[in-house]
Amino acid sequence: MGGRGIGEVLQLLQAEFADVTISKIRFLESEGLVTPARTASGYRKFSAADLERLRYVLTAQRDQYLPLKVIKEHLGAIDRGLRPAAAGPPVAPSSLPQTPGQPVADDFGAAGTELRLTRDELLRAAGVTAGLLGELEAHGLVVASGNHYGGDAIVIAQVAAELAAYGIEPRHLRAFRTAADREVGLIEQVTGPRRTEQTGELAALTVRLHTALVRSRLPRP
Amino acid sequence: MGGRGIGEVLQLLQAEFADVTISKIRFLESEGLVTPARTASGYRKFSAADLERLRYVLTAQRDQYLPLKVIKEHLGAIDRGLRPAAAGPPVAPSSLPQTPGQPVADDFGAAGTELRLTRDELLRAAGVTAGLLGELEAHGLVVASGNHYGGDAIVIAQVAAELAAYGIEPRHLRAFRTAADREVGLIEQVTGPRRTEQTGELAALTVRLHTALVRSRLPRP
DNA sequence: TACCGGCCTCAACCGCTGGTCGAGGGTTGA
DNA sequence: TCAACCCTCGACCAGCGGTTGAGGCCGGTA
Repeated sequence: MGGRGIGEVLQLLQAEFADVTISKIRFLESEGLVTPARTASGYRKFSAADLERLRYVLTAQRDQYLPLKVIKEHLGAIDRGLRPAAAGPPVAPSSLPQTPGQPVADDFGAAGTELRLTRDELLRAAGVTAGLLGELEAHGLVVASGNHYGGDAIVIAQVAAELAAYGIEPRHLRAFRTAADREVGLIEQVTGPRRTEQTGELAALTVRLHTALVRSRLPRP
Repeated sequence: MGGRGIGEVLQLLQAEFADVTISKIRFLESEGLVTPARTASGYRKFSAADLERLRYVLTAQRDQYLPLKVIKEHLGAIDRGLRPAAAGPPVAPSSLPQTPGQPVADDFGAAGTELRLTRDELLRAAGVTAGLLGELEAHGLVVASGNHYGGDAIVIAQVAAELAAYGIEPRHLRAFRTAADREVGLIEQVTGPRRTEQTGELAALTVRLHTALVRSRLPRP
């Protein structure tokens, strides 16, 4: 019951993961992905839970190509009880474009400094007419904060322009606005009105859900 | 309709992907991920399809952390009319619950053979309990057609499980279902009830709109 | 005509990730 | 006491995903 030595752990894992080595296990510890106990003399002792954790890490690396940083966040989330501990290995996400994949904070997070565009800059960047933008604002799809617009406004305007080519006009898009509002409302019920670590994670999840639902309801090919 | 220059493409993409640069786009070409046409004098000309491809690449990178090598394989699979398989290069060991194949596709367009899962397969693939699935069905989020489920059901179930960890339960998700239904309804008003070329294009657009709207309404970081 | 911004190629360079390797030394148990 | 095992620490490394800059060609315009 004292746990296993690192050599023994290596044996166990090598059956499943060909490229694991002792130095790699030590490296993973140094990166904070496992924290085995130590004997009085400093030897690592791995519990069954530590082994599970290692398996999780190696699986996520091999099958999903996740960077260690991200795997570490996932493990952290599990530790904080955000996910049933019984849950198996991480699962491959859908590979849709436009779909945020893993529940990781900075999917929807502040990757860089947020754009701040004037109205003219927005019009030029999105390549739309002032008329279209006016309509979008009238229906609450694009909102200026102060006298500037964020980067998402570009995407919204571009997409609206493309949809207009199909005969779908801004007024048909009001439902999207309310759906988005409700979605954000739900997220804020959990995280509170300030932005937290979880905000981005949750947004990624709900958007993924939305996408999958739309797909599933589309006429079958 | 001659396609866009690289500078214009940059503008379009930067709205969505903050860290794209000209040199990155050229790099992606050098790696064989896009192959824009060229003018007589050697200038790159990007078609709409090239743009879609770039979006796919950038999304996969940002949201799923996939290495370019893998993204390239996926694109290749799409080109050959297949759906990209999500699992990695070498061998899948027996320890993992085997996902029958991923519910993935390039965009909403490509017709391939749709997954057909039995209830048990779905439960194993998504790693959720029968109880959760039952709830999801009760609220209309997952629907069996006949006695099988589509690949999207896996994603829906997985996401629902993650949301449950935040205290968000299936009954809180009904609004997502109606929003998705409305969205599909709108699409079908344009394309008719049968699936056409446009169906996928429109779905990609509306989902993009939805995502941008949610992003824009989230509390600022 | 000259100019200037946009685009081209190619090669060199770079920072980060994810480790490996080896020296030098303690621990364990037969 | 010896072999096998384990420890730390610092140096090193390869590959990925680009960036940078030199040198030069387009193409609109004044």
